Amino acid sequence: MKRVDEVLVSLRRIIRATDIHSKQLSKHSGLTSPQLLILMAISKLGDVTIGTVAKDVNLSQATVTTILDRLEKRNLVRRVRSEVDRRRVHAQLTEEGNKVVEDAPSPLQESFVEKFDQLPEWEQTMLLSSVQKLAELMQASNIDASPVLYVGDVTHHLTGTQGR
Amino acid sequence: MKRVDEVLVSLRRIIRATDIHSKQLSKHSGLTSPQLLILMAISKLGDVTIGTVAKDVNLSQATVTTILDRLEKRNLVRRVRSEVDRRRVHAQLTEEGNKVVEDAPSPLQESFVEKFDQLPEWEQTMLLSSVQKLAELMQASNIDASPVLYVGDVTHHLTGTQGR
DNA sequence: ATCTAATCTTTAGTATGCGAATCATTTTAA
DNA sequence: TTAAAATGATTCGCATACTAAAGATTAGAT
Repeated sequence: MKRVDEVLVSLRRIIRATDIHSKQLSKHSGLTSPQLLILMAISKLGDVTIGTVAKDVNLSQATVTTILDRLEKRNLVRRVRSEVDRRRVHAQLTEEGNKVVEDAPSPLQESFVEKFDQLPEWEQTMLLSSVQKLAELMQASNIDASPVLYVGDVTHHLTGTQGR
Repeated sequence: MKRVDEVLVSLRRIIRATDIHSKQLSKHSGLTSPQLLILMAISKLGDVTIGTVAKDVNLSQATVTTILDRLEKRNLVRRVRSEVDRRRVHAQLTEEGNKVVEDAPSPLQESFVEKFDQLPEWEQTMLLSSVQKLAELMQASNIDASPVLYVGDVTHHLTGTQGR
């Protein structure tokens, strides 16, 4: 098995692990990772617009909107339309939202954090720079792959349900 | 910002990048990454049951079922109920499915692969071992975190819509 | 002043992905 | 032999997540 394939296998494992953790978190605390992440971002940034939150948590605006819908329904977050620029919508934590954020655990594996913190410093540094490098490579790949149509005729075999 | 948090930020970037790539792939080839992954698994394993496929691609059976629904609708895959044990369902590639698999690009970023391959060997090795280490840490965290209820009272603040 | 382009958010549509519940079937045990 | 347990797949309900397009509003240019 090639090295690059092994990297991808590990990445898939990591992605799955975070997903499974999110489900566990939700069972215990009632909130999933992205929900918590967004709450924490709002708490950190104060009275922010939805777009800013999206950038901060690295999710698309549309995704943040739907997650905010759920958080608003639970009274953890309030939406306030800006007076200055009425296109903007600000998100604020409610009283309850504040409490939840204070009591909440890390949105990502707490025991992972512990384990990581126990590693020697050189290893932490190495892991961090590795994962940063990978993220960078992938992001760059996405960007310069987008205009290239590297598959020609696969679509021919399909029924065409894909078209919008 | 703590190192561990930066790791998690990078992981989120990676997760997003793979997702975006999957969408791009689907636009060009009509198939998303998981769909391609499952097709390739079936091609590799031959006449397999759904459960075996699920294990091989590291996804839940339920997920594989829904993806197979889509693949079957497009005539890339056939389902055949086993004669020996009628609980089992075998998945087979159709003629078209075979063609698609042959023509298909890597289900994961092709240009990422290129970029990765161009790195010096020591760096490839380092990246691989880093990501493996992280995957291991996360998986271990999931396992030994599951019985621990590390959040006590967050649920109190919620409306209780969560219960099934 | 008004038309146009840009900006911000939401909506619509599609695809993952999971656990839990359900259904059909097979195996095991009484 | 037949009732109970286990197994394999599907269905259901929910939550992400994306892009594209629509809606609303503002800013800029003529």
